[in-house]
Amino acid sequence: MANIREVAKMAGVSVATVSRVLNHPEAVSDKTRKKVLDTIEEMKYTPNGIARSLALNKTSTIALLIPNILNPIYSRLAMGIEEVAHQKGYNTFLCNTEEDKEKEREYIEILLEKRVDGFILISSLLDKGDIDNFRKENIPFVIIGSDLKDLDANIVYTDYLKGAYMATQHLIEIGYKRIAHISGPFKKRDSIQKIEGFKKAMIENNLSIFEGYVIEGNNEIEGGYLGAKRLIKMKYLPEALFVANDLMAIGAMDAIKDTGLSIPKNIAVVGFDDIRMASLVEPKLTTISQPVYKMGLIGARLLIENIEDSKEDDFKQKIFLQPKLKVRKSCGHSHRIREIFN
Amino acid sequence: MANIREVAKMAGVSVATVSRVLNHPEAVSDKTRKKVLDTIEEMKYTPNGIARSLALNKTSTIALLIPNILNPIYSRLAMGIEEVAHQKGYNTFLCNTEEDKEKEREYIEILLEKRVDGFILISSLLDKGDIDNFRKENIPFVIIGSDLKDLDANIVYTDYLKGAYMATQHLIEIGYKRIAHISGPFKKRDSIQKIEGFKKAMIENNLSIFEGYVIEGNNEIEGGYLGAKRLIKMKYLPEALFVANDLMAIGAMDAIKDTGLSIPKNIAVVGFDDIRMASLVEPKLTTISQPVYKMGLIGARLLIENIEDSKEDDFKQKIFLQPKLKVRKSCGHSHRIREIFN
DNA sequence: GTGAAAGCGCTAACAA
DNA sequence: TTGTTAGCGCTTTCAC
Repeated sequence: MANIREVAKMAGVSVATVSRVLNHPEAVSDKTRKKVLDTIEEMKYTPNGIARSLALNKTSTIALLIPNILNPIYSRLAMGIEEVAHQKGYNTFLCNTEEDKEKEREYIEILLEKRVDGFILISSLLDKGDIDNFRKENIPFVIIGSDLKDLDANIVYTDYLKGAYMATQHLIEIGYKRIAHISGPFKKRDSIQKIEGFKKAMIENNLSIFEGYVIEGNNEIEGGYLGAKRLIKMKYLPEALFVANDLMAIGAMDAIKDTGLSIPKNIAVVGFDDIRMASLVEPKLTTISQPVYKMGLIGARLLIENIEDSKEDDFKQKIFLQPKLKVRKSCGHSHRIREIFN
Repeated sequence: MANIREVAKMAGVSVATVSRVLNHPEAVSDKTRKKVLDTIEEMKYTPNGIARSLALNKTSTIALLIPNILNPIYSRLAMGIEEVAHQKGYNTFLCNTEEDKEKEREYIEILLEKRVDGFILISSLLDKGDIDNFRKENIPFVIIGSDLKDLDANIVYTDYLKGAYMATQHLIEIGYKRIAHISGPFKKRDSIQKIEGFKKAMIENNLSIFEGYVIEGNNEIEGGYLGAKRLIKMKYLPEALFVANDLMAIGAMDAIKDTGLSIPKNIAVVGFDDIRMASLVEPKLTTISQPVYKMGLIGARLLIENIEDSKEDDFKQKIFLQPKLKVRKSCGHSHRIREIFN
């Protein structure tokens, strides 16, 4: 593979000139430029980006740390981020952290060595200590989907507490009282916030949460399935389920149907995320929608801005997006309303 | 950020020794090693991987070119690949090509500049010409999911033709005659092969394919929806649909239900891929299953083998995996069988 | 407008 | 076992 020296020699110019043709073409005479461009073409010269990165101290690479690329919400986020990055001239490292704090730390170590220009942490498990740790490296980063209070960093997130509150409140308004919650892993901050939102709504309405009615799941379909199975076996069958994400909600629905129960007649279900599948299962899933794709775009733009004008750094942004309730069939809304008014 | 020279100075050794401690620790005396390790720790030294890559001519980075990360089949593939890569010490660039040949070419250009150690092309649109083009660069690569005949390359793929044939044959055996096909984009090789498999089964059974019964979709849910809507409006309503992937099949099911028709009673549906959702929609989707995750693992291992012992290169492997039929409810199998035997 | 040369931070060959 | 030093391939400053 030819290098810049060989190109220079062949074109009868200096390496500096070849470099200029590539990076500041306006600083080269038309004639020379043409000659160089021709030899580049002829020799099929591909500039070595690694050498370039070393000289410039810039890799044009960002990294994306994501808990589980299989969850549509995360893959959508990844899509938005990669799209912006590509468009702005960056490549994106995909790092699947599997909801594992240790793996997340390990990845960051590696990425620091690879000198990525910045990274995006999605629904990260890291704590303030970790983050202060690599903040010293002075590398730009953006946090998406985990609300780290009192952290001076760029953060894009949804109000999970409020979303959970809205979901629960909606179930209560329809008339359900015995409501259970299938949560994501308790170690995750968004799980905690959803639990809080759930409890807040219950308490405000003077409803009690039954023993064992907050169940930990793994954020995947199977977790929802298992959680629902456990709830169904309990002494008191819940009337309604608020599930922390749609994937688990769909799993829970599967479990309910498997048991021969019907949704929402026997058990109503509300999810969170509004993934595409939510409106394709039967009954269609009522859920809390958050603007995931947009969060990806915003996060990526924020990161790249931070990378490119690190002069006026230190103005961190917290972008806070509001969730929305999407009423569909699985919560039995129309069913109950009818019951009430007839 | 400290560099190796500063560490060496601080530790009172040469840069070579520091480098050795990092790369060949056994070649350094215990005492020196400890001293160096300590100063590294103390100075919070993070070796510069870019400089390392330049010196070694190896980046420990691979790239993954994928048509659409939103399709669960591709994200599962991505997961398998990233997992193997990470485990073997490689990072993975995510490149979403959006089923766009030009974008694919552009990405490859960039990746060549970034000197990735190899790449994996998933369901690529590139033709032999393109591939011969970068084959000259002598960079290892693996093709997954597109059967490029007569191409001397590492390829992992499923027998799409056979899968499609099996799906169609199954519908025919149950008793359907007026069968339509919703295809992926015609520009894709797997689409072509599925169409061929579909036609083969029809012809072998002396069944004719009605005018307009092979419809082009976009491989996404919406494509299936639109395709089914078009078919439903036709003069003759198809009795059964073979849909080129599960995402579109689910979209098609949605369209059928929207129209007030029932599955499989009015129209039976068979998909392809066996994504997790296939068994969660109502009725559960009969489909052709392919070992996607496994393909990812195999592909990644193959690539990394190729990168690491480029000595004994030139023995390209073609790994050919067999699809399986998964009979569920959407094709009306049991329904028809009952009909026949009662 | 162009060229010479220093430097980016590392590895490994060679010498001691 | 350790140090010296020549690259790796590029960009950019400085001089002309």
